[in-house]
Amino acid sequence: MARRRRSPEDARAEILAAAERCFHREGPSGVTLKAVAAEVGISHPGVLHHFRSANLLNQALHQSVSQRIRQELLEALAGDRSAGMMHAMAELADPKKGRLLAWVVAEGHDPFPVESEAGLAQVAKGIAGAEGSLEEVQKKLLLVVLAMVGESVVGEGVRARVGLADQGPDVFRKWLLELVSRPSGPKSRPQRVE
Amino acid sequence: MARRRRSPEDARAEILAAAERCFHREGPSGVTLKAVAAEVGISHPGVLHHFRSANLLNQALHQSVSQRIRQELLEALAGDRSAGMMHAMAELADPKKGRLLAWVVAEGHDPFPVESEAGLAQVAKGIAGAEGSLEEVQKKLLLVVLAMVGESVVGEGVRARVGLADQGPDVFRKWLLELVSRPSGPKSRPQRVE
DNA sequence: CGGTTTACTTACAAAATTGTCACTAGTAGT
DNA sequence: ACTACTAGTGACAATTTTGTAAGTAAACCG
Repeated sequence: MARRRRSPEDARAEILAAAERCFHREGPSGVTLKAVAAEVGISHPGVLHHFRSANLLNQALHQSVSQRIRQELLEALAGDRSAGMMHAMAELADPKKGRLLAWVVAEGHDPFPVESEAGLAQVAKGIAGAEGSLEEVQKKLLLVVLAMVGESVVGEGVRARVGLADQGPDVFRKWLLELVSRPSGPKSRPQRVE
Repeated sequence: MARRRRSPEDARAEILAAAERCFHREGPSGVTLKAVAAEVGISHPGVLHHFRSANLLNQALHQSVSQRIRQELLEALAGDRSAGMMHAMAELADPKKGRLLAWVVAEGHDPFPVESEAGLAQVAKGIAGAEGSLEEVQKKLLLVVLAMVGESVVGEGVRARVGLADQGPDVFRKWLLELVSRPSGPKSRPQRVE
């Protein structure tokens, strides 16, 4: 009664979006066929019609989420590296994203699979063209990305526990940015660590 | 028939360990009363006898896992800061730990809750006593921890995607260690970023 | 308009998960 | 050895989740 008929693509997109809302509201166990269907406004076999099983829906969702996060990462990194970077980092360190990422990983899926875009490597090459050696830039890029992923997942807690609860996340990010944007340096003084 | 009787403490510990094994084998959805009970070698009401509900078992497990990870983090950080640090970082960046951490976070629990030990702050103070300013040390500590958490969660993928697939994780870690163990520096040259 | 396609529905069924209850059997203490 | 206590069992019940089958209706096309 009074049903709306979507194109398969629209339907899939709407369902995935609904599933994500379910996750944000109720956590992993809140993403059930019934709940997702209700969120879309259809019946649960309707969902099964577009994703053949609950499992495949999950996989599709994880893929979709991973892909979007990777894309946002790239867009953020592509922007101006001094002014826009702070904003980019802030976006990357978003706890909401962190929880989604955590879910994907917990579920055993890889958010950065081998088939994914070569964008990150491109960004590194782009930066390396202007400044320091490629490897140095790659490491710095890796560091920033890992730090922001870490922040998105356990950021607030660790910052507070380390004794930096009073200052917001921006202070740390600015410091990090300054740290990695200093000319390399280590190459001049080999200094063994191990 | 032929049942073993454990002390409540032992039983709880065994059950938690079994639940963790279930998680590593089958992921989040593999941690059910039935599966965990089978792993321990008891019946599922036996599990319910020690943890009043499936939900409380989960909470206890998340707490236990979080606490253990925090403790390992502290022990690793407490060790010698030049020789032991590499090993410490390697242990922290363990993907197995990352997946557990991811699970805790995905489930909506905080691995670094306010009630947790003040150990990290202590470590920072300890290091600061020997070297640079406290805030500088706190930031460096935060950076290393976040980076290692990031590595444990998405490390391999991102490293490969950034173009550093050929070199193992140790190279990056050594580089990072060298980076943060350099005398502060930024304080001398203010250099604004924003 | 009439017909084909297929998004979507209702009704039903199988299976898994959680939880309860009465009972059994280790083990410690006297 | 007897008793008290409680870890652990088996049998059941309630609910949830996933999945299927047959039918309904929305849209595109002649």
